[in-house]
Amino acid sequence: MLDWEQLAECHKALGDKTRLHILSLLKVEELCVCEIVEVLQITQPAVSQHMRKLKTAKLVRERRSGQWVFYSLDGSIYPFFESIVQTFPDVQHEIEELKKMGLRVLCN
Amino acid sequence: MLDWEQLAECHKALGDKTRLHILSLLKVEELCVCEIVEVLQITQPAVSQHMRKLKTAKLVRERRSGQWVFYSLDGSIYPFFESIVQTFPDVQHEIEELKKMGLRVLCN
DNA sequence: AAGGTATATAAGCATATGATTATATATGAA
DNA sequence: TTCATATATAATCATATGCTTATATACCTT
Repeated sequence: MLDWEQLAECHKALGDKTRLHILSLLKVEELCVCEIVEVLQITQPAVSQHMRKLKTAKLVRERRSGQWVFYSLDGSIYPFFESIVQTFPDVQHEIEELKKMGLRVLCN
Repeated sequence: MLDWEQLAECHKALGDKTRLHILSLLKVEELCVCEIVEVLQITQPAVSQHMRKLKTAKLVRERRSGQWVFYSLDGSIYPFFESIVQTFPDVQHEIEELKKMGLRVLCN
């Protein structure tokens, strides 16, 4: 079951604008670190550190593919996560932008 | 509508064990500051500061009654708040304890 | 094996957070 | 008004957070 420690950690992970932005992006689709860097315009280590927090909080899962690490939404242990995610702003257009600039990483 | 700033603030407020505990208590019933102090065994200013954060994040509302200020759950602007609250541990027994010790403030 | 790209970790720094003690403010009672 | 109780705010401090730059690790290609 969920204890306070876990619950607090989950919400701490959600308590940052940058991470909310990242989760909003992952709501659209799975992305790798370098793509997130491109959208957010912050440094790669900053993104990696955010991803670690999200992963520790079990809000995302990772999948390695070649040199890339792709992250996607998880949060399955939090019954409420789904409804929180639904309230995130739509950022589809930011990913479209990536595609237009030819910066999407397309591989499996 | 909810913007990232608000969303992050709400989750920041939820990202602390002590505040989760307070919200769990308020889920049972409306309480005043001194009652919360009694249950949590932290100083009164600490509780007051937590209440301010929760109020700023619009997760609780306050009601003054005489020298007491009673807080109760709100969160109505967050459609997901209800489902989060449902996952909080049950702390009814802690309030029962207060009553046994004659420390409930009973007034309207 | 050597070089290139993607990601992670380490170290450093400025700011935020959560607690405490001390003090101010607000309400009620004598 | 004076005193007691409840709450809020201020000042302080230790620790946490989020970012940066520098460096290490992992994987792919040649």
